[in-house]
Amino acid sequence: MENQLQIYNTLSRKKEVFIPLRSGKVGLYVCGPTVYGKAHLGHARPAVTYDLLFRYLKHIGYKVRYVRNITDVGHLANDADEGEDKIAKKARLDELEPMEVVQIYTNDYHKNMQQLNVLPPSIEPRATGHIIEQIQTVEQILAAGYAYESNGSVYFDVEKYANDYPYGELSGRKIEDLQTNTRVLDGQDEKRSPLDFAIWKKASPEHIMRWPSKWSDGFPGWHLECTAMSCKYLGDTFDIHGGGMDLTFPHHEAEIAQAKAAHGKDAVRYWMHNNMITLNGQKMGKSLGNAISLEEFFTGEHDLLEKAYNPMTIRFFMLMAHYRSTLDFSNEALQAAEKGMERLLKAVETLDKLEAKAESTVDVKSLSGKCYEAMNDDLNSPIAIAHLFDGVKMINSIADDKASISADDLEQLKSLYSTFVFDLFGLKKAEQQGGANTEAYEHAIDLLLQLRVDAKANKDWATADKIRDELAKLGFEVKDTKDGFSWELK
RNA sequence: GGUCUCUUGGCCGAGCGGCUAGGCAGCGGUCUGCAAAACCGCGUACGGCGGUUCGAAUCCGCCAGAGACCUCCA
Repeated sequence: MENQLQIYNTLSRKKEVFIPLRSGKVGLYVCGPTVYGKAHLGHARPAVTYDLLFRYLKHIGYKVRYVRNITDVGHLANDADEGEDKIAKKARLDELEPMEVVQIYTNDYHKNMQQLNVLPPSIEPRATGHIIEQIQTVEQILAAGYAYESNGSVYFDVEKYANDYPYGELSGRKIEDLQTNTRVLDGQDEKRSPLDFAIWKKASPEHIMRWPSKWSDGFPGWHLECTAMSCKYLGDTFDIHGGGMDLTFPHHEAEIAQAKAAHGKDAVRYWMHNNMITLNGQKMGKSLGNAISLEEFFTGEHDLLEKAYNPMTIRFFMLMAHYRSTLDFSNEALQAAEKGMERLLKAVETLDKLEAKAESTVDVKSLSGKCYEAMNDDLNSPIAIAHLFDGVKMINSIADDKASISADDLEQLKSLYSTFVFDLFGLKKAEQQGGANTEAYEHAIDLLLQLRVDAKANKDWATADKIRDELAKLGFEVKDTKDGFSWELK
């Protein structure tokens, strides 16, 4: 019980102490991407958020099964009944086989996630790979009496469900309000109520993604996959379900209803929702046309970007804000994050070179405690980072002989930074090229700078400055240190 | 229209009734042949108006502005 993690549960709207269903084990499900386009900055938010959660849960000793799905069918492009499947639509536009579209963007997503150093989940199920499970779930819901068949499609009976169970708990919605506010869409005559949603949809003749079922040749409803797959891999009741805030209604509300209708009990114990990324104060979203793809961030090829940003900068940028706050994108903010991260990573390097003394004038234990306290408080990474920056001062002061550290404390400090910076926050140092060529050129630069040291010893400032300035022109940053020099290629 | 959330110093962002995070940028200093880096110090912000309280950025009310969801969305 050393680390008592508290998680904000959307269901109760407050922070709750996290106690898993089965001691020592955690079942975590997160809504993954719909693979019909390039991943954008918004996709990185939940990925990084729940990656942090995944890493932290493992760090504090849990065995975690992390399931994050790939949605490759079931989301309609437009209005519920008249629209067509997103994937199918994209396939027609590009004249590709639907699964080809899915594969392209799945590969893309994986690549981006790897660049962001997001760990792969334990299981990454695809909706199309679980049609049978989804059909079974439809059958269960029908058998329980919370769905009805209409013209080859099966609809969830929201009103009947709402009579027996609370509906709208998660999103704070009242069914009466929904009834008066629901927009009337075309072709809803198949439904008994506009609130009802399809759990199996009959495919129109031109619809290319279709599977046989007893009701019709069709495809599963938009919300069903998560219910079917989370329960398949994590059980009828599991610990944590995460996703973007925009999924709270109707997606997660529908999930709750489906699972309860099918199994008679609540599936999820803790609901977590990450907030949105905004651009000029407005949500960044594909449908809003203001999304910047991750690839564009990494290459800098977008009108709004002043430069290319390292994936680690994006990651750090996100960690510097709490996951439940909106995070506003700007070049200025991103560059501030970039510099801050560099300073942090540099301090970690400095830390490796520190020498222990007999006595400590710094309080490592307290620093460590504060970092864990922040993480336990609903994954407050910005607070933890703030404390790590306090530690940066500590490290630099020790390096400057303005403070000292004992061997024990030094070990602890190293372990703290290695744990937080690399294991939990998942940051990586800038890639070193390595190899024989690199080594040779590094020695050449060292040689030049050694000549500069000699020049300095002879007070030959002209030569010394020339070496430094010329190297600077080539992109090298040279710094003098107490006993020599250091350099890096910017 | 309904439901909900937010408004913090030049920028980004913590904060959840007293002890006034942190990063970036800026200013002054130390160090340095000069730089760079680092270190030290500085700037006292909480949309407006009221109220509760000994005390409010933090609680309540009103007003203003922004946003989210209600339709696919991370």
